[in-house]
Amino acid sequence: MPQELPWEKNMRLGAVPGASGPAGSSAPARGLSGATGSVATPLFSGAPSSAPVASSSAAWTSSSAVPAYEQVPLDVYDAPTPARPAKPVVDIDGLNPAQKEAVLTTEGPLLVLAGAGSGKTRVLTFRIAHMIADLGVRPWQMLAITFTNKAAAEMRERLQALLPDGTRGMWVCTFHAMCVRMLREDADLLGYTGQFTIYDDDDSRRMVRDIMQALGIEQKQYPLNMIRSKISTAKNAMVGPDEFQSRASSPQEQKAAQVYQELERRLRAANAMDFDDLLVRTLELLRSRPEVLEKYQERFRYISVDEYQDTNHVQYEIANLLAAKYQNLMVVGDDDQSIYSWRGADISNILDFEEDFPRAKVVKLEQNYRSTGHILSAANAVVRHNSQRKDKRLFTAMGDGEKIQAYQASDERDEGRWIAAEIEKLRAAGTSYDDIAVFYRTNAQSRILEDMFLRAGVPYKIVGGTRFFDRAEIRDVMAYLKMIVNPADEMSVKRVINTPRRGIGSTSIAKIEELARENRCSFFQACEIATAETGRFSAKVRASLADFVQVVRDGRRLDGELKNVVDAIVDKTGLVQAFRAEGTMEAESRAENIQEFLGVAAEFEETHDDIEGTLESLEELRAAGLDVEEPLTAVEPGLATGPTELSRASIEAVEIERTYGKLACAALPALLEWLALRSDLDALAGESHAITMMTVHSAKGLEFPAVFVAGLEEGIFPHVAGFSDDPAKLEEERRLAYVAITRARKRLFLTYAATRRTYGSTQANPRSRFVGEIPAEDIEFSGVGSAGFEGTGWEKRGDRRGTYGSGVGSDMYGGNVFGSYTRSTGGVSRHTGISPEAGRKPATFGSGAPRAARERNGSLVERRRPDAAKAAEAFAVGDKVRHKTFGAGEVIGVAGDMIEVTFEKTGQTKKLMKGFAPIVKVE
DNA sequence: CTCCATAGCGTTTTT
DNA sequence: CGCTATGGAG
Repeated sequence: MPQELPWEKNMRLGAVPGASGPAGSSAPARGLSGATGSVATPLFSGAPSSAPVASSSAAWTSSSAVPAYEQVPLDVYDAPTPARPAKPVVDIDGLNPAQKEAVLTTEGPLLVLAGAGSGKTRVLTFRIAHMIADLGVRPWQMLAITFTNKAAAEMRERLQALLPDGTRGMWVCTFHAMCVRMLREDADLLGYTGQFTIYDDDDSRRMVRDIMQALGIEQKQYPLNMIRSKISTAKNAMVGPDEFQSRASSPQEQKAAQVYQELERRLRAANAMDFDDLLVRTLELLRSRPEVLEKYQERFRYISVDEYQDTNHVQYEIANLLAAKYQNLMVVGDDDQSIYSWRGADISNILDFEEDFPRAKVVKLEQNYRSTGHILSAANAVVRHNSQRKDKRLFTAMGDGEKIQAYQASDERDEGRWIAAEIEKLRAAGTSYDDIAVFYRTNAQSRILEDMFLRAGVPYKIVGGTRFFDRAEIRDVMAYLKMIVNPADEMSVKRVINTPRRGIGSTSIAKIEELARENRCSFFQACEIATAETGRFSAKVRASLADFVQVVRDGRRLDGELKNVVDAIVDKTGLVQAFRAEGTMEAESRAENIQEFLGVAAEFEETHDDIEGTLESLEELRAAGLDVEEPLTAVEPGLATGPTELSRASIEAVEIERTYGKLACAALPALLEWLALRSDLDALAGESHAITMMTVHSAKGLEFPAVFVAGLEEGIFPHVAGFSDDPAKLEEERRLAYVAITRARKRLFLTYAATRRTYGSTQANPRSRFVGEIPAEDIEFSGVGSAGFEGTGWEKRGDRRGTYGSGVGSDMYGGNVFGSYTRSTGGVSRHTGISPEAGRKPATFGSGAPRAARERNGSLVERRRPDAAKAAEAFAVGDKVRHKTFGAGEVIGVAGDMIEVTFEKTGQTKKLMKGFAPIVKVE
């Protein structure tokens, strides 16, 4: 059963002799910065930073041989230098032996296998802080890669707290942010310009759709997503369009290859990269340009990668390349938390690590500091059902704590109500809303929960899901901005050429495309040419196009405060005017959203020095007055080596600047980049006095004192798409469950519903197998199925719910017994399969099934209706209201018991029920 | 070219 | 069920 476990095997490898990197490698050997209160004088200038030093770890414990100048505190800012304590700045006494070992292993390859809640972020930050504060490594030699922007921000924050003397020059970012930064600098070597546009998923989808249309490929026969995923797979395997074409075996692959070819061509022509490209091109850059690779290898002597189990092959290659020279690569991961294989993440990266770095030291962190006993035991038990994993057991020194509460709801609304009630109980017992989270498998589930919380008056915030920046009007504004920054960006131009309506329809667009082909120019330039083409275009169209083109000409010239620039551009586009003219509520709210976007721009300008802004080049650091020493190996600045190919994109870029002038507002591209790489996860604010709702995926890396996991039903979690075909996917679902469980510190609640409405029809899903995998001593059951097990249960439930069976056998069924009625037959279809797989087909009821007259938890609703009296008052359009969660808002529509309200803070529109929503009229 | 209706679709997770 | 893409009428 236990297979070869590299995890174990590597423990022996720690002491393999060998210094770090090639001979003559020069890890900077600055000793303890023990000097106190000395005045910093920049003595580094020009001096080689370090004499070559054998980099066995012993070298780091001795500071005696360190030249005096090395001990000067490094004060990158002009503020008075605080006195440094003589002992290590970073206090590692509070760490356990394994953590200490990881922190103190600063040289050479290091693999940290960090179980959930084992303090890995602490180890990561302490290790970096230790190196900088105690060992004299310069911040700009440090590269720390994380999986999300949020994790990067958090890490940066923690480091700043640990290192008051400054962390400037350190790159703490996601893979994607790092790649963008590198590509911006040297894009010309790849045939792009530094101003390249980033196509998000939607842009790229639309482009593929356009291409398929142009090539006459039927979406019915070749689904868009299938084509896209084939292309993505090829890209990530570094297989170019031509190679892919020659390898294509199936007709699907043939078509995909055609699309791939054209996609590549268009992306290049548009000077645009999609998310895959960001990684793939960076790897291409590093591979094809030794001087670029060397530049970064020399700079980033110490690299760490968090969430290593979630890196895909290209990311893995990039990390390995960057670390190849000095071999100071630390990777942190946990195979049990690998939940992104669908995105190309490859657990085998962890396995391969030792092959690439045979000297790798391996440290295991197995003590969990997060969860209490029952929770940890449950997590261990569940994940042990996976066969493809390295065996390990997390332990905790905390007590058993509370048992896990499992609740079977009658339906998804009951589930939401129950969770809301439990939240209020926790709250009454002193738990803050901020300490409570509700997780679900799919975003679609959030809706009902939201609805129920709204009624119960539980304040919540949702992380992820549909985002402000995904709104059509916001994307329109962004497309205008993108177009101004990069007029070659075909998708953006096409998106807004007729938004607002300018009378330029598909016929005109086809004609412009034709013009572009004839003149071998970009679509945008063809628009310009068209304004003079009296023969082909009507006067009206020509005038419209002239206006349109003028947006770019004027837009590029604008400078000043970013908000004002964006405002002026928006004004030129006529978007807001068009909405206002429409006069409908919806249009009004869209106009307001645009207004809010201006606020985002303003905020960005004030605070944008968070992530991307901190990725400075050595030149920039030097220019800022930092004493960045010259690299030992001469790397010509500006990449003198190698010919610079003049690609079509660069030619076009030169052309654009000549025609439309230089882009005046430098903050504009910065804003766009920030928007392209940000996710709503990043917006997860601190205290807001609200519970947090998110998908399990989003929850990775977070922890909460109290956690609810909703929808633990077969088909939902594990999701249907996850286990029908192959067991590996089921295992990933199980890891996902493991992640969910291990987010909880003290309280864990699992819920599942006997029936659930999905897409109009009701289905009865058996309880998730994952619940059954939790040892009985760790969990307590309640709810519909808990009273009479073994048969009587569902009869009662059937009764209570009217005619229809719940689809749940007994609570002890463990997935083995499953009975249900279906409406169409009216009969019973009873499955008594022995294997968990048998009889797992959910029964689908007709959507017309009569609803139970009385809802089970009706009393709850009654109790939680303090606002009922006020709510009875009539609402009218235009009323100002205040909502317990959403704050101030305005009624924009009334229909029966429902009112529609837009909220100022979020800009979102919600449909609320008069009698239930915790909402009052303000005036 | 724009608007409207209807059919048809997809609904896992995210940088 | 809710959204969007598509097709036909004005």
